Amino acid sequence: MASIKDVAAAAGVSVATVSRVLNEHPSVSADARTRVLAAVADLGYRPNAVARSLRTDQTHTLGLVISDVMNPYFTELARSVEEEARALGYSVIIGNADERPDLQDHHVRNLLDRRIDGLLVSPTDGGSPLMLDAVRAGTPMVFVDRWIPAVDVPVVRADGRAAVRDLVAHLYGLGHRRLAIIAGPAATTTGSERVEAFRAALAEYGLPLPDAYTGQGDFQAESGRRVTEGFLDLPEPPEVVFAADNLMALGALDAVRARGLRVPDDLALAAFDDIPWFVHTDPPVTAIAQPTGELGRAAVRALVDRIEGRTPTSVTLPARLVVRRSCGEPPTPTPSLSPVQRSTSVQRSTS
Amino acid sequence: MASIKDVAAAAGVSVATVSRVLNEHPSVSADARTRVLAAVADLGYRPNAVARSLRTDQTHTLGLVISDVMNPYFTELARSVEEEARALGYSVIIGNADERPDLQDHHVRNLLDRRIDGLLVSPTDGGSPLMLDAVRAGTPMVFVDRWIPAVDVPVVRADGRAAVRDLVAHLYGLGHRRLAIIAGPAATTTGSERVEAFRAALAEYGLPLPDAYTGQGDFQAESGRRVTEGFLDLPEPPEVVFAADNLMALGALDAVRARGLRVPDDLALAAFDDIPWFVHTDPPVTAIAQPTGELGRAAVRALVDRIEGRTPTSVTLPARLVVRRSCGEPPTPTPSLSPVQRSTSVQRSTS
DNA sequence: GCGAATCGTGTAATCGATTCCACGAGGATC
DNA sequence: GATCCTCGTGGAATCGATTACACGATTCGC
Repeated sequence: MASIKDVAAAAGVSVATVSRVLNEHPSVSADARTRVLAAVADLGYRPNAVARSLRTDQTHTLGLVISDVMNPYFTELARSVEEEARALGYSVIIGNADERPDLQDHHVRNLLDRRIDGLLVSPTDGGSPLMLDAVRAGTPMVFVDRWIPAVDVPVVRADGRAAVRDLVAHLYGLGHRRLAIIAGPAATTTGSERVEAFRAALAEYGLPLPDAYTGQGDFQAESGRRVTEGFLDLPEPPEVVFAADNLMALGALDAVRARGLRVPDDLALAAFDDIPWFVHTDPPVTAIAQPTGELGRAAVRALVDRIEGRTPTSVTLPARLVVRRSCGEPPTPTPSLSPVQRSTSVQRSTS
Repeated sequence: MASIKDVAAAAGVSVATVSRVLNEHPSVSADARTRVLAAVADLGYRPNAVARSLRTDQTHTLGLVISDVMNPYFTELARSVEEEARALGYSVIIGNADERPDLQDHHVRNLLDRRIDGLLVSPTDGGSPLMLDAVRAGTPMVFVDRWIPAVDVPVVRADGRAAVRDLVAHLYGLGHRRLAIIAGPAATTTGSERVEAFRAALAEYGLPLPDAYTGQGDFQAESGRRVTEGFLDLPEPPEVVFAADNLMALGALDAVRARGLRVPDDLALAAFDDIPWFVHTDPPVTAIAQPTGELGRAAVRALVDRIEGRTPTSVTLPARLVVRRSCGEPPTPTPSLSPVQRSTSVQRSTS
């Protein structure tokens, strides 16, 4: 593979001049420039990004460590992150932690070794020494979706509290009183926050959230199945299950179906995180939708701000409830009362 | 960030010795080794992968350029690729082409500039000059899922012909005679192959595949919707639609639902690529399942074989039909005739 | 017409590693 | 006791870029 020396030789100039042409440095004669450009085209020369990075100490690369690529929510997040990064002239290397702290550390270490310019993390746990060291060492970092409390790093996330309140109102309105939740790992902010928001919303209606109705999941489908089976085995099973992410909702659907039961007749279901498939499940699933694309883009902008010396800011965007049929038949909307008039944060799905 | 010089200074040895310790070169005294290791731990030193790559001319990184990350099939592929690569000591940088040749080229160029050790590609088109040049220049490359004919690169893929034949047999058995297909882009091998396999299987039953029943899609949901609407507008619409990938099947489902029609009563549906959500759609979708994880792992092994000087081999694995309810009620299986006895390649879904 | 400013260019240092080569100390061989 | 290995080590070249600095050639001002 041709190097800058070959180009210099072919153009009859020094490597410095070639470098200047490539970096659009002003002081190069038109003559030299055309000769260099010709040589570049001729040899099919492409600058070695590795050498360039070593010299300039920047890789124009962002690391993205997410909890689980197979989760459609994170897939979409990753996609929007890559798009925005590309628009700003950066590449992205994705590390999939699979909800495992050790894997998360593996990827963080790997990315740090590669001298990425900045790190976007959706932490799987409360923060390993490695990650805390990286922050302390001044690695540009931004948390997205989940974060680690007491660490001074900008956070880009959605606030689901209002939407959870809307959800509980919706459930209460349908007559449900025994509501259960499949929570995520308590070590994650999204894991504990969603339970808290749910509990607080229930309290507004004077409803309790007994321990028996708080199942411990891990954001993976299998745990949703397991917890739901536990609920169904209870002497008095809940009437509704609220899954704290879409994969656990899938697991719950599996569990209900495996017993030959029906959603929502035997057990109603709602989920955090909306995905295209929820429109087509049987029944369509009522879910809380995050502005995923916006989150990814805002996170990249915050990180690049930090990298390029500007001051990054945390961003919190609202999530919103999307009502479908998995919690019971919604009242048919009357023409005189459009969804918009009912509530600004509740959207009735058109499906 | 500490460099090898700092470690050398702290340990009172030369950088050469530090490097030897780090690379487990035998000729280092026990004394020097312990001093170096102590200095490394002390400074929290981590070798700079950029500098190492420049010197050794290897990055221990694989590039993976796929057509569409948002497609669950490719997400799973990417995940298995990363897992196997990690097991073999490589990292993976994913480039999402979004079914766009220009984006594909962008990523290939970017990965080449970064001097990745090898490239795994699922080509979006028939092969850009850039890609052909890369092959000619000797870049280790392996095609996965899709490939480019007449290019001498190992291919790892699934052969769906037998499964498509099983599907047509299944459809014919249910009484369907007017079968249509939503094809992928003709420029992709999977786009044209699946149509051909379908046409050939139909021919075995004396059924035609009229042009009006061959819709041109692009592997994205929107095209599935559009094509399906076209089918439904026909004077004599088909009885079944076979979508060449899961996203177009989702689009088809959308289109049917938007008209207030039912699957399979008004229009039956089958898809290439099985995904977990198909179990829970309304109705569950009959699909052809690829051994996705195996494909990803085999592709990585082939590529690493090539990189490390061994001879890589192409791999073709069989796909299999998974019958669900989207094509009509399947005959209830009789105890005396288990799925295994019926056909080795047809699996009756347990859902 | 002479000193100063400007412009284009090349030389060489540098980034952080790996690795070839040379060298000195010590042990084995005769 | 001289010679030859072996072993551990350091010096220095190298990978492919960027960039500070120096230098010669023009051009400008007065």
